[in-house]
Amino acid sequence: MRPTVHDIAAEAGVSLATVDRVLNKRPGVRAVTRDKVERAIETLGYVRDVTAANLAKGRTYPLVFIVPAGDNSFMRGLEVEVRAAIARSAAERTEITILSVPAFNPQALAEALEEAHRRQPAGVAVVAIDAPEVTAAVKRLRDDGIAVVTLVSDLPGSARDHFAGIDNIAAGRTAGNLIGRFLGSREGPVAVLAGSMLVRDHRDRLEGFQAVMRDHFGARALLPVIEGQDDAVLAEKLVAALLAAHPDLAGIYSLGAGNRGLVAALETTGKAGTICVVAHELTPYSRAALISGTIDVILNQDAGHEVRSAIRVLKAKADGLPVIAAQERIRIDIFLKDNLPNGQA
Amino acid sequence: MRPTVHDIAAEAGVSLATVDRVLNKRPGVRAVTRDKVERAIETLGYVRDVTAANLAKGRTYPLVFIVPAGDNSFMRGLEVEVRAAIARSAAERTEITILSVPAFNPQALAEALEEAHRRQPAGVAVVAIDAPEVTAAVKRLRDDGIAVVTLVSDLPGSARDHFAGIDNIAAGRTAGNLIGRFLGSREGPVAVLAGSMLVRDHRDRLEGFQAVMRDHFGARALLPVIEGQDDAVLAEKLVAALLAAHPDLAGIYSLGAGNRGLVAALETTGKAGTICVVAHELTPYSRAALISGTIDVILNQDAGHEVRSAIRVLKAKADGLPVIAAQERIRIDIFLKDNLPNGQA
DNA sequence: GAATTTTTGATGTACGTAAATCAAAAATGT
DNA sequence: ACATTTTTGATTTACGTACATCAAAAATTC
Repeated sequence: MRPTVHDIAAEAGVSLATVDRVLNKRPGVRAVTRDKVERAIETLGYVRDVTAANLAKGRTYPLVFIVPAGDNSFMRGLEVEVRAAIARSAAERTEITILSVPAFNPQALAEALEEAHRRQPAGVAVVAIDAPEVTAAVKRLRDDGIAVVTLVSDLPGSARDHFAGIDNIAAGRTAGNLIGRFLGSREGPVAVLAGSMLVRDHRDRLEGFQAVMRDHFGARALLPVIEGQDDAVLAEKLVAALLAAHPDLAGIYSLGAGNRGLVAALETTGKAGTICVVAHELTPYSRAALISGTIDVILNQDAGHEVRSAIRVLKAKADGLPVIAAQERIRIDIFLKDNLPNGQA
Repeated sequence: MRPTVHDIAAEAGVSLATVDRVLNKRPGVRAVTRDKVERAIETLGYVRDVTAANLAKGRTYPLVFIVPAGDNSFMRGLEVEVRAAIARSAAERTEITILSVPAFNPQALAEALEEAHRRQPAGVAVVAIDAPEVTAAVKRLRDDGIAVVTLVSDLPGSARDHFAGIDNIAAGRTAGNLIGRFLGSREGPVAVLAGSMLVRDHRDRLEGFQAVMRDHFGARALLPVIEGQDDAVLAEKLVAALLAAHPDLAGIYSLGAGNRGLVAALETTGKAGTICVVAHELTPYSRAALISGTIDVILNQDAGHEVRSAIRVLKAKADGLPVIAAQERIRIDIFLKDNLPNGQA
């Protein structure tokens, strides 16, 4: 049977109240006595029963999640995961509010951060946009003792406590390596379809991709980046124009969320399957395109992992506890047709 | 504030005792009354506080993990993860025992299962070997009401409740797809280095690999499978012989755990970097080889995920609760040099 | 409608910890 | 040695649920 506070009190020869004072760092204990208790804790191997402690404390963690609106499948999936976390909030002692903001709009995001601030939560998770007004709003939150975690897209150089997302430079490098090797000696240039250079994750992916292409596949031409604003209609138009202008196009790296338009353009022009396509985020659309062969590889970040990690980190930061970085790392999933999980998503 | 049993009692107009009878399916409640209570639960959105319930029950879950001994890095990593779970056992109400057995020895494994049986745990997790005496031992456990989960390597056709591991056929297919595409039009045969055909995971990987090579890369010759018994010395000897016999070898799929020997053979013969190598399991050795370019791709299963999943499933089965299959799926990680996590492992 | 059975209520204890109060004891200063 | 401050003990209540007991009320049987 694992030891309880009572056992420690007995072992140390002190009262329950003193053990409590030591455990909860309350004042009024002499150093000698504190030592006795700590030795008892050590020898008995006592570990506080966190669940009982939480029950007794009745502590809860009010959190705010700020997520971009719009029909971006990945972001909708992210929101589903936040709602799943809300469903678990009883067990996790969280009280989660979701704020929805227009995509790629720094001002609206800064205002949402202010709104979050007014609610005085223990922590805020935000899909960031790399802009000064956002950085400033984050700083105000932190100055007020509110923990801030960036989600999916980071805000480096800001006061945020943590970033819950993938290493996007590594993701871009991986995409470059795969496209380069899949194409092998095949001729033809490679294009990049992005969402917006306003968000850090897209910029980072591009940087990693370009670095690998330059360093390891220098012979292959890289076309100028296309920005599709993560909008299906716009992306389709741009990709169609691209295919017309470059009949010898060998590969496309889609680093944003415009996959529906990309796939539509490839399929209507009859180019599907002839061009090596690496895209991001596993959604019902991209999954179908991977199976049909229109997309060759999907790089994915697990939104559920990100949300759960963000919550763990926010709780820890709110309590002033350290975060085990290695445990909170979000991995880059690589899906080929052959290792696609047959479940949902 | 979330509702408690008291709130339900008030809402339903019954006593606390009656609510308790309904919640815990105790007898002595009229159908009408039960309905009243259930409606109150529904309208108030009550969810039982599992932590408080566990505290009150004082329930614990004695579990046994059976893991192969030897210097197999992956298995040692797995054991580390089990020990990490033991460190968490206070919070998770588990009492975990580890049994170590000689690798690839069905008889020893069957005996270990008997030993586990004698301890009368709530559940057993076992790295299985596909042999009749093992299947029989698993059946005896299940007949005695003890939950059984296979870990890493499955035992299909047995009475085990669940398999906590990756889809090894998919892993083999993925390896085949990657090798096939990476080699492109390059000439030369491909070899397979396995550990032992006694374990199901190796057989499945081979099956998936061969299927893809046959169906999509039919022109490429596949050499007969080499069995290295997951032993570094033996594997090195066999691979060195292979390289001597086939100077035009283009690729190697290492589906077992003999990577140390494989890498040593490639590096001493000066072939490192010239042959496309896909291997399994991220270990300090395979990681170094991936970085140096001796290995091109590592397929990995996260031992930590597998252990945690096995524990969740065993607890659920012990309580007769259903398991959400989608949530317990273990993914196949694909690591290139570019998306290698820079942490441990 | 009385006797019996079934259902419900009231109450208390327990799980392991947190937190508070008040009294008692020990240490400290002068 | 005294007053004063600090430290410690003893005790209680609470968190939300589980579980047991006994009495009271209601439903059922004949």
